[in-house]
Amino acid sequence: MNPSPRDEAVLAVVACIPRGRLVSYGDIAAMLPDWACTPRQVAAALSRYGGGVPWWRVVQSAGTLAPQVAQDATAHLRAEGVEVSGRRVALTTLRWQPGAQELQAMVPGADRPDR
DNA sequence: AAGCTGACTCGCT
DNA sequence: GAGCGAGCCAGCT
Repeated sequence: MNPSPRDEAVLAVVACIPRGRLVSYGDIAAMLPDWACTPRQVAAALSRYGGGVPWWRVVQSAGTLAPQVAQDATAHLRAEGVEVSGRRVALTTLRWQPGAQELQAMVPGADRPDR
């Protein structure tokens, strides 16, 4: 099975998350309005094709790690300097928010002002 | 076609 | 903050 355009868009964004920074599934979904992207779709895309991107930088909106992958994620995050207490991380302070400009650069047509 | 599932969220308690 | 229920929607059986 090949990644759908939406999956590609999700992967492109995740691949651009700076080391040591975090984003939530919902954040990514909000960045891709034209892909009918929902938090669940983001999770699904990472689940299938996340092997090549830093998927551990994507956490739940509450700043907790997804239970299924919490252990791996914790190891990766700590390795790059992110503090993890239990299943929680400081999403509010480490959240990464790319500007519309950066968004355009990583995913063509991600943000459309004219509509 | 109908039903289930899931690396999610949000509003309420 | 933690627990619960309901909503969500593409993909699979």
